Amino acid sequence: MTDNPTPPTLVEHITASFERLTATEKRAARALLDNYPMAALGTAAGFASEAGVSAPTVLRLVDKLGFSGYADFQARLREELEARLQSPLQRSGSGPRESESEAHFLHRYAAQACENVMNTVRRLPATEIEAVGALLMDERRRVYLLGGRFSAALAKSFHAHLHAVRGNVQDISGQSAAWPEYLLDMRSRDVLVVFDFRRYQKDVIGFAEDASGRGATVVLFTDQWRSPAAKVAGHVLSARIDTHSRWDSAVAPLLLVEVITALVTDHRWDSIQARIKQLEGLQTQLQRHPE
Amino acid sequence: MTDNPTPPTLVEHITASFERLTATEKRAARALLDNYPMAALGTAAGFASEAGVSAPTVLRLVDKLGFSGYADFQARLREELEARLQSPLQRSGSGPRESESEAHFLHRYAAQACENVMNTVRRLPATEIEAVGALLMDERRRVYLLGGRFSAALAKSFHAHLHAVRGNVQDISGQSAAWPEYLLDMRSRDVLVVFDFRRYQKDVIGFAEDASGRGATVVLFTDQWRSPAAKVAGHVLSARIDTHSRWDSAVAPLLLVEVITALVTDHRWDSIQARIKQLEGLQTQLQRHPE
DNA sequence: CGGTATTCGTATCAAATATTACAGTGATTG
DNA sequence: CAATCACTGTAATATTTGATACGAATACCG
Repeated sequence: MTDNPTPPTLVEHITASFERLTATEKRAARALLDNYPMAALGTAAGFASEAGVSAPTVLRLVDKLGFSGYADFQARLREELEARLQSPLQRSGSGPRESESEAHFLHRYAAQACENVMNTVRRLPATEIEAVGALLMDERRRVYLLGGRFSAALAKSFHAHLHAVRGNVQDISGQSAAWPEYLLDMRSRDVLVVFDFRRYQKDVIGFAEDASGRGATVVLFTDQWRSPAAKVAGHVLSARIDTHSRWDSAVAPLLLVEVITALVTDHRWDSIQARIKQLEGLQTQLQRHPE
Repeated sequence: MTDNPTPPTLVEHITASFERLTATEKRAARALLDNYPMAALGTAAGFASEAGVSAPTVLRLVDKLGFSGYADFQARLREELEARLQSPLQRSGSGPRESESEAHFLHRYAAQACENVMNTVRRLPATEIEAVGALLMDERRRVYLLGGRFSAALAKSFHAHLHAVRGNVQDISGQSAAWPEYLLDMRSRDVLVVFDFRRYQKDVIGFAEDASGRGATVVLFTDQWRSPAAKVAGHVLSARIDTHSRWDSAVAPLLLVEVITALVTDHRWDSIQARIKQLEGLQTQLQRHPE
């Protein structure tokens, strides 16, 4: 064993050695990381079956990690667990030496995303979220969803969930040829949810303007710099999209979508429950896997 | 075993039964309470010697507590430990005396999402992300994206970005009728990216298995409980999806998608730049609004 | 003071578990 | 296309561990 001055945690050690592992060993390692450290506190065979591998694979894994046996491995596991339980909850898992610039891209990205989320919700009036939620709960209003080239995925996610809890929801992203028809059908009670982020798409903005002109209520998801469509929007939900990458992040926008979905779902859950049960019944092929 | 409406914790159970114990049994019980639950996570003999009693005493203790054996006792112990490990990562960071229950749903949801993100990236070997990135950079490999009912939005987002930086990317979500054809075309260099989350979809899993059988490399995005498709996946990226809502959160999974997108994009940026410029040129009619 | 009952540890046994050997399988390379 | 190599599960083995019977020790009661 190497005697580092600051011994790495087991999680770090595993992730560091990860590439040296074989495919099946990785599966076992991942199972452990996924529910650490519980997965390995029982017997090796139990751990193995839970990970979907054989016991010897688990044994080979702990051997590769440098332990002299499964017992040794578990001892180390419990040792760390004890330390973690005693100090209430500080840096659970990762060390303090994690210098900002040294951290892997993955971690920097994640930190940035969390900042985006926090900055987004902090600046967002709760009443705005609730107002949009209330709007979408109203089944008398037809709901149209529209996203741009990249934000169409957000519209799609929103549509999948909204459609599960209420009717009269349509995702019209992309089908710009059919837009005029939708426009014709639009009544003043209806709601158009628009996703428009940096590099704001002219056609999307134009459609929002037209819909607004016909009396529809426009709900706009955009970034902190605000799409021009904000001018005709009844509600604007702006989210942070900063990244260390060349693309913008949709994490914070997605969070807003999910929150509103949750609000709409949880409110009047009783009347929705039946619909979902029924819907799940129709999807018997989506069953959970037996064991 | 016991089906109490409000199951008492083990600690409560022990203190309640404390008086019924004999002197040395009490010594063992105290040892456990003193550093709970670590003391009993090892072998019964280890626990005994640590408590200064003999192994049979420990066995008699767990018997008196109503367990059917030491294994049963440990199972319960781990069960509680798991619950305890999952919760205590809350009030980390933000609001002063912002009471947990008082905070608006929006903020609670955001905090949970950030936890999900952090817990996801912490447990994810950086090499795994990079391996997937490397796979997708290889333009000789055709890439197929497949998501389920709700996760199709992730596939769509991934597709939009991947397709912007390379060719031979197809999103085949939903079009299950056409799957056999795609299967026929699949070569052993090809990559199938599967999104499969809780309520794992049988048809998606089946397709992943078939693709794997035909030699394709399967990359699986799933949750911490892992889709059965993990068995045939060459790479598994599991993300946390916990929420305070009735739906699962796709925030952490989206983050992983974005990180990989960033890696693929940033790597070999030069060769990609031309493609993007060209692509943007073709979309001049969709472009930025004057203002 | 003697007898009895409870308690506790030692020794033993049986069951569960880790470990190792081995062979089948698939992938890789020449 | 053959041959080799690496990988992984099955099965056999060795070891550990939980469980139990028994006897020594102590406290308690008559």
